[in-house]
Amino acid sequence: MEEDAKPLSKRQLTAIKTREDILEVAYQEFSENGFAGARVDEIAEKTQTSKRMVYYHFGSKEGLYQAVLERAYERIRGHEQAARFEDLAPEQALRAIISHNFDYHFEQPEFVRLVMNENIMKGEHIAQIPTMKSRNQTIIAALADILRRGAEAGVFRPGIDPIDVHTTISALSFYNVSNRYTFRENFGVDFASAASRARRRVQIIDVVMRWVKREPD
Amino acid sequence: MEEDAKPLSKRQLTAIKTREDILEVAYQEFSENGFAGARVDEIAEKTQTSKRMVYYHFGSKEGLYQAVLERAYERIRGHEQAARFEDLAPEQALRAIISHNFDYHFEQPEFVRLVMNENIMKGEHIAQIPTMKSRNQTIIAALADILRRGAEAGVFRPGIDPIDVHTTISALSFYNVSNRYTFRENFGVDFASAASRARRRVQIIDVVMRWVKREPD
Amino acid sequence: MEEDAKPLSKRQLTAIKTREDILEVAYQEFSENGFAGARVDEIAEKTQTSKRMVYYHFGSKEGLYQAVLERAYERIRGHEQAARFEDLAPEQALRAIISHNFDYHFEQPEFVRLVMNENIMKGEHIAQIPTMKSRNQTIIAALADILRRGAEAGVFRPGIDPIDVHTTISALSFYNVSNRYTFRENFGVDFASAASRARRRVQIIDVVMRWVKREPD
Amino acid sequence: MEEDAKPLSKRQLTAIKTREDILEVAYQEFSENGFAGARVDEIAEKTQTSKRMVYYHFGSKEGLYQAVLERAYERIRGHEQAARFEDLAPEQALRAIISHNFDYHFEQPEFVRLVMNENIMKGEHIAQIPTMKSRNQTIIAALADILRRGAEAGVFRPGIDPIDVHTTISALSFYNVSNRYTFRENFGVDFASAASRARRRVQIIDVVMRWVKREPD
DNA sequence: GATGAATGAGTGTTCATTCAT
DNA sequence: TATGAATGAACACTCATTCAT
Repeated sequence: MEEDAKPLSKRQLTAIKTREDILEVAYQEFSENGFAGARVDEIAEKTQTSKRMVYYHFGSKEGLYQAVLERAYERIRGHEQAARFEDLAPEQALRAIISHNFDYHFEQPEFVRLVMNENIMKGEHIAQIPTMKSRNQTIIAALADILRRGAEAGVFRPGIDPIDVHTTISALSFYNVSNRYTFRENFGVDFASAASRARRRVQIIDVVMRWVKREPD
Repeated sequence: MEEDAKPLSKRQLTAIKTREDILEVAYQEFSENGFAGARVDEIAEKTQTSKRMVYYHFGSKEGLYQAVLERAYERIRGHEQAARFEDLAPEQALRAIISHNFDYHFEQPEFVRLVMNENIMKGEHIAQIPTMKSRNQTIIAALADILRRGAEAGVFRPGIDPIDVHTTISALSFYNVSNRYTFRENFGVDFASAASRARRRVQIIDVVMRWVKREPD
Repeated sequence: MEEDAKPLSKRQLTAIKTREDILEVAYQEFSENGFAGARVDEIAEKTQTSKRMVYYHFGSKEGLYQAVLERAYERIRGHEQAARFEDLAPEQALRAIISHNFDYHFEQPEFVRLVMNENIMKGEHIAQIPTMKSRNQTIIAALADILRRGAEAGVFRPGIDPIDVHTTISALSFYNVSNRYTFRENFGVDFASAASRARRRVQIIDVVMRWVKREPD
Repeated sequence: MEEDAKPLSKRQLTAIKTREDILEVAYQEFSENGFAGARVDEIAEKTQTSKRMVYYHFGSKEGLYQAVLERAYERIRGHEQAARFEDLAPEQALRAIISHNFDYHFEQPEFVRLVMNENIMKGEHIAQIPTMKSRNQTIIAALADILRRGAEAGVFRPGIDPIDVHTTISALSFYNVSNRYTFRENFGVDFASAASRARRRVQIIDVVMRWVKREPD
């Protein structure tokens, strides 16, 4: 709702394009190699612009990484808000959320890798992104609403913490992507295959639903 | 049971100590900073010996990393075999396994970080450790036995895949350690606290048990 | 004859100077110590610039060596083309070529040493310089012309291969520089002395001329 | 003719064998890579014995190199003395010497490479081998005798310096081996081929013979 | 005479970052 | 805004050599 916004000049537009270009490349590189493994030279080279611009726009490797991280979380938030779980019946809504969460992780392995890397770095960068804390309330609020409605309708057990549910869903979805390589080596199972994906999505929904559903009397 | 093994000479013993010293330090460093982030100089400095010895004993940074990785998996295997789940009743046994798995991850965050890092590197090193594939059959076999006994006793649903159970347990336990930092930042919950640990252990057991248990008629 | 070439900026000019500076020093060092014996540190130190610049401009020790080698051959080619043997009578021309070849080797011991070193390395770098093969046709063509004219004039034997002549001239000239040290030690003769130089130049001309000249009937 | 030489003990014999083993390997390695390029580790590894023995027997890399160099020259001397040129007529004798010299270089490229390397090092090691100076008088004396006899018989020009003849022969033979790689790259001619060898041997004999022979009146 | 472990100085190379234009 | 050249500290790794047994 910003009124009176002047139209952007050509220079400003190309500047924005440059920023986006760098961000996109950096996203790939950081996700592929981690923060320590990524190379500023490599990023700049894969860009349409030069190394100097990386520093002009983002100040440092760390600044760039932080911008990439912020962008990654912005995306997942937007994605979640696009779906409208509130309109569904509690059971359906929960299944939809799980399904959506699972698929998002599956389709965004770069995001998963970025989060892994940030945890290896003990979250030192995510802590500096101010918008982070508030934005995740949306999904928790949505889950709380669904759980409440489900409990009231007698289909879910009462007293279940929405954060716990989110943790469980995320853990199961995240692991399916994050630990692909070691799991394949250790157990000969390839999480990335289409068959495994379909099967595991159903299974994870089952795990969560059995956990929250009210026992028949 | 190796008979006639000649006693090791003093020199051999100190050599082994040197190796162990390096391995221990490297374990910490790689787990703390990842492969790319760890510094051979730093590792050597924290050691009783010199950088030259790192290369004498392990050939390269990569060789050292691989030895560390192998050692880490050796440990977890040994740990798992020490517990004797087969002697328990199916339900008890499964609860014990989940509990054990959860605690192991909780108490060995270095191991978790190492595995994360190896996945960021797409498992390129774990693939080169030959003993890896076979060693993980133990836990799967134990789970299979428990599930079979449980199904026969009418307490578990039949037809549950032990690898799926292991995946679910591991995912829930792993995430609790691996994603601590981003989760705390995003949701204000500290997985590392004693209270959270106790609560989540019970919860994870609950999630898994509800999933495998036979529904009452 | 390059028209419209934009004048080089100051920065480009200093960059070229930096490159030249490094090349010159590297030429000395590689010729003095061979490829394996030369030290990048040493080269950088004798330069006006830093070791980092060596890698910026030449990529690697090998890249620098190759650039030096190429430069060395460029020089000898230019030198040969400067002299205009075609305008002389066959005998005079051949004498001039021999004399020139002998003197060039004598005055460019660094070049001789570089070629020796490249042969010790089995020519692995010269093989990668694309311009090499074509550029040496000049001298062979010149010799061919002289031999043909000489044969027609009845002063040279017909059917002499210009490459063989070049080989003979080069062998005699090269050895005079390349084997100085061992020869002095073995036979007490110093090829490098002015007296020896003058005497040997005449002698080599004599050797070659007697070989190609037509026998009197 | 050393009388009263006590028979060698077993230990002495194995010591000699160890020495020989090391020398042989070192000969190959130094000739292949030059002094700076050769690695003591590599030499020791290709040996039946250990690195420690290299230092026990030869004191240092330099000491080993020197021993190798000395051994190489011993061989060529022995080879030359085996042939008995004195019994032949002057022309025949000279042809035989050239032929022999050419073939020796052709068949001992390792020796040629070693000499090249020693010249790159400016003869600093050959200067320290005391037996070097005297041993080469043999070939000069032989040549002097042949030239004298040839001059007396009227087949050779008088006043030719045997050292000059030796220089010419050696230069032509040496170059054929030493500059193989650069020559092939520059002119597309392979000195190492059997055809080239046969042709060039005849040619070199021709070059030298035409130079020393008396002109017909 | 022989062996494997150990050493310190050095050796080629790369890193993120900044400067001059 | 944009660019190529420049920088110094760090980086993984190797060298010839020696020590303890």
